[in-house]
Amino acid sequence: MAKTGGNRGKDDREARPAPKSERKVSRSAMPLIFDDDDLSEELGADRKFNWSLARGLEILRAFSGGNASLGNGELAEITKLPKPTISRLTYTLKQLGYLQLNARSGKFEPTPAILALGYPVMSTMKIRVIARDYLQQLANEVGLTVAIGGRDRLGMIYVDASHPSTMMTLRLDVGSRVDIATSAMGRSFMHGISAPERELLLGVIEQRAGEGWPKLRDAIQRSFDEIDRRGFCIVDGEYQEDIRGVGVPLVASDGGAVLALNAAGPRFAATLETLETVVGPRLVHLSRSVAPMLNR
Amino acid sequence: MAKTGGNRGKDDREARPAPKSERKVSRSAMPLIFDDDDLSEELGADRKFNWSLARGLEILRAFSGGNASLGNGELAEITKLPKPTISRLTYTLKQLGYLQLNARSGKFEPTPAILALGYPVMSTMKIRVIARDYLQQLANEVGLTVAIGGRDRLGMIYVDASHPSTMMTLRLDVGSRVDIATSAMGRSFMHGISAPERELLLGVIEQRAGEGWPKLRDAIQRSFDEIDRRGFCIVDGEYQEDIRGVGVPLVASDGGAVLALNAAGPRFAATLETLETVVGPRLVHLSRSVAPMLNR
DNA sequence: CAAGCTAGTTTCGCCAAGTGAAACATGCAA
DNA sequence: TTGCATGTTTCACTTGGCGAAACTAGCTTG
Repeated sequence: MAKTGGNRGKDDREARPAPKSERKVSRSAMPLIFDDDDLSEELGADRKFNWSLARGLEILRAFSGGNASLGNGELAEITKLPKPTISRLTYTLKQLGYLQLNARSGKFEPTPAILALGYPVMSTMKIRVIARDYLQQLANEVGLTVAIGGRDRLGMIYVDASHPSTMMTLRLDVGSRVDIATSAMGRSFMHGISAPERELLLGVIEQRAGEGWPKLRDAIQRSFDEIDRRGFCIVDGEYQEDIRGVGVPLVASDGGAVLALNAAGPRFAATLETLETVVGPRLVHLSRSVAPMLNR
Repeated sequence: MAKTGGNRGKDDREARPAPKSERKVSRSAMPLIFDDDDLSEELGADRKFNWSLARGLEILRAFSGGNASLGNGELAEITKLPKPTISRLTYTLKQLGYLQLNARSGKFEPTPAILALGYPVMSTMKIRVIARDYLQQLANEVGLTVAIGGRDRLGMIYVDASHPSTMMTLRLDVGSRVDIATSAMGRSFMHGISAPERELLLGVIEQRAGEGWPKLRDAIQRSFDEIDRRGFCIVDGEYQEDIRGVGVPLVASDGGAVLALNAAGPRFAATLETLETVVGPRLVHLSRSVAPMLNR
């Protein structure tokens, strides 16, 4: 969140930012993609866009940064919003039951009520019911976490995940987020969407990557090629040192939703060869068999 | 959502509601409890409360009503907000990626992005890591869904759930919501909280119950008694015809969070006797062994 | 094909809701 | 006491959000 509200201080009345003349054309076709901490810019002054709502949700998102609890100050820091604003929004969220104030620490924590918001997503995804058993079975057989994910900004969110009974650590569960550019799941997703959408996304990723873009671009391209060739891609240690995984696009045959499957785990859990000869093909098969059932 | 915005139409300038003189004292101690479709009243005109945010979130909640997708009109109906307002808020949520417009039906659907909001809740609940295996084991042994839940308004939200390998139907998963007053889990939760909080809650439940209150009150009281006597309560067919379950309070020993455990399923899945002699005691034991680990 | 109907969006005038700088509390530590 | 860090309240300001009404776009119907 950049967007400094509306410069409503009384003193800086003439220090107001130049009439912001021509605004960038906003691409309205697709849900916004923005790098994680600047909403703004794209929506300059959109008469229809409700900033209060956006800011409030941004506060909830702030807790995804790894901090279990955050005070108003920290939230102000993270979201770049002025303290009074934060204060009022957290108050609102508390009243609504989405945050609770930890008396001990004086900080806010997200509550289970938030999970209720996600329930409709979970429950209406037929894919979860359809594929659940396959996922679990595959997870057990190959000893990796097998998951289905959909896009959220520049990340992939697990909408379902099955862990092998052996794996105790690294449990990325429903709601987990992995980077779209450096994970097998993310790249598989990008392979599955339409070319224009893909270009848009890659554009934003390029911006974010800066320096590292040429290298990243090539790696992504290689993954795309792999998928073209054999249906799946393998990413080893790019998303995270010591993690490797296989990804496969999951595209509804009617062109509706695009999702992605993956199987991933710590390096010791699977050799690259296993991924190539066993896990990859099995995932491709799984994707093929559930895709037709995705149509709403 | 009642609260008609601010009567800002130009025509009814004198039809404005009397200066709303004395407002009910707002009990700020506890997150709001309100019956599902009237936020307002409690917060009359609270300078700190941000209505835009509340309304936007109410829109997301609307999808919990069982409809996988909703148009602006339906949303207006459900939330009792004027159409233009809905239009703008859905637009905002779409831009933020929380809703997507289904081109075919012209209606909105919640997206996986919403799940990302809930992730911090899931990931920071140590209880989930601690208890997961016990839950799964118990679920398998007794052939029922075993879950942990926390309160959301007048419902209990599953923050973790394990299904027996045999059960294919009735999968209430993470994020599921069951009524606080008529479920074993809900009553166990109420038993676990402090007396003043409980009274507050019961007050709201009473209002909602209307006619049926005396009967409901007695049933709740019986459940409380059961818990006093043997640590768990059994509810058979009150929450839903053909569903029976056992509940147990789960209270952090440092008096922090209050949660509840349950084991439930269709009637044919368990006799009342099994619930009493096997499932109940096991749940109580589970609760006792994990409670000390709840402290943050 | 006009007329009606339904669903959603845009316009427009209005003003109170929301805002942020600054001042004020509060709590803790030196 | 003073200083620092955190969070809240005040206050003046105005723009962001509001809703009635008009409008547009798609359907269906007589």
